Amino acid sequence: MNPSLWGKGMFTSSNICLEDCPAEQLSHFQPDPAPPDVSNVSVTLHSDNENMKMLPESAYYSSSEAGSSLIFSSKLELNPRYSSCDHHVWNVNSGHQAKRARVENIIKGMTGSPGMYCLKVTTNQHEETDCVQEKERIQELPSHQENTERSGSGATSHSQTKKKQHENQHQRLRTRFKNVVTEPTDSSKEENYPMCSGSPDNSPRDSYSRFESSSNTKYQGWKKVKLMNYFQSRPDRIKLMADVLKYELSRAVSRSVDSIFKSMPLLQTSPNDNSGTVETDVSLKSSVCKDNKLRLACYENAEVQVPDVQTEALSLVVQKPQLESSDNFVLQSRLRAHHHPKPPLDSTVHEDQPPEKNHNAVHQHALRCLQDEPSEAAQAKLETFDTYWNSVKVRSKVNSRSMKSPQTHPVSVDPTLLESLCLPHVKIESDSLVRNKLYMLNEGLTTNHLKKAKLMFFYTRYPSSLVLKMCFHDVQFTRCITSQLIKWFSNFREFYYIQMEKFARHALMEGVADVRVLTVGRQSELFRALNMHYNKANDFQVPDRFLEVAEITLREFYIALSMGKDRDPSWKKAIYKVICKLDSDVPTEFKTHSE
DNA sequence: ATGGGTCCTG
DNA sequence: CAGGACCCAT
Repeated sequence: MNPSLWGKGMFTSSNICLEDCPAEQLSHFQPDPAPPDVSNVSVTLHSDNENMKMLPESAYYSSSEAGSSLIFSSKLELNPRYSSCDHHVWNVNSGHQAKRARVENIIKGMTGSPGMYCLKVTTNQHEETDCVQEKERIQELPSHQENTERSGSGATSHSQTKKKQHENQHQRLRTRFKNVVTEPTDSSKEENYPMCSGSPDNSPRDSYSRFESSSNTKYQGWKKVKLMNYFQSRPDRIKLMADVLKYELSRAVSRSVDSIFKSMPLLQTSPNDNSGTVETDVSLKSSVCKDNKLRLACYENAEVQVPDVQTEALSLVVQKPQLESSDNFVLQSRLRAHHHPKPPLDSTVHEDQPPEKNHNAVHQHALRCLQDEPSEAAQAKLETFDTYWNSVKVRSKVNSRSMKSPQTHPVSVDPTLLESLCLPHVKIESDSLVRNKLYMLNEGLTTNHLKKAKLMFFYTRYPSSLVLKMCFHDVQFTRCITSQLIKWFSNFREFYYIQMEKFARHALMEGVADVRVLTVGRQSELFRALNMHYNKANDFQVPDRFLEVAEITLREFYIALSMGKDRDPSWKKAIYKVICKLDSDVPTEFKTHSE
């Protein structure tokens, strides 16, 4: 991890570019070596030091306009460890995903078909115990039901009764489940069991469909009429049972899968694999690993587990990497793009650590990176860092779009939770509801994709479809997705050009006579407006090239307006034509994470 | 016809 | 930011 390298690359790029620019010239406004007095220009007058150097307009229109970004990109590539980092994360999460997928698959298979309860539970019992228990249940349940019904008026007693009843059921089912686990299946006895007996086909679906049909036409084809009747008249009881079973089964399966993972020494790779650099990565990613049992998967070889563990359920989480890559991207962009590294902004990244601990760690990291700076500057940056960190702790803003998933789960999603779910380090123990939400997010573009798109805008205003596909490789590109992304950038441009026009008009009104006065620095109002829009959290170091392009755009607008071109309804098109040529290459880590 | 773009509106 | 109307190039 070497954010300082990144940061230095960022901050030197613009000068290099501009100094190397050939002396082409802007058609109408020749540069003047001595900038005029601009003290009364309030629009875009730079007050920052970074852009004090007056630049020849020719630079903006030169063929080396991508120079800055090229340098920028090359700096990025100097640090290939990031990609392997991503790989680590993905491997880790792949392992977890695989595990979870398996559990998920199993649970889903059961929850999806209520008939399964019948088979899984009742067919796997020994006849004796089951018959006894079955009788007990038949005798027991109605009384509970009566209690429930009678106490319906009192909310407290009602809930208590229900709770007790639930506990009883729970206990019973727990016992039964133990039997399921400990005793081998004896299908020869299943015909004696009420729920499934008489069924010529033991497949869950068929059993269930029969069960269903019997709900409509009572006693049809079923031998244990009374029992069925009992269940038919009490669908909520069945539901309760189903829920309890669901819960128990999922817990048991999760536990057993976990124990398998825990007890497999082969999954742990030799610590020798951790050379210095890798170790840095691992330690840095330690927050990824929820605990020791997961930490073992943090090592490189963890990837080999993925295909071996379980593949059949992977389709459920096949889009998981997209979330991770997006989120990793956000995180890394922050880490890399900062001259003075800011903390991993997503508090959820380190949800498994105490905030203070993270704070300290990041703080120290910041200190290390700042150590070669003048202490005053370092102090100032640390202060801003602290301020920033405090703001980060309470930040949880999620666009509504990501919640508009057209999926079947009409659950309301807490934005904070949602954001945490977007991150790779989702608690393994999260319940199925949470997991469902997670899967929902994979259906389309998420808020993180939007964030990423906005950051991309700093490099490219007119991304091609190919670039979009490369940068959003984690999204399944449908026509809809593509057009949505295109629409996003269209909207970005719209805002961008509106701002440009606004500030250009303002400058004109202010009586700015010379286009060279119009500059876009990091402290300028215009940049602040743009930055607020595309980089609201201000956690991304906007490339200098963007400032240059913004300046060119502003000047183009100013020139056009000053020439009265806006009388032509399509006067902006000429500007668009100029600006679209100023796109830079998107840095590599915006694209695929694969090495 | 399709894709990609702007403009306008909510 | 999305939807729709409209334009334009392929």
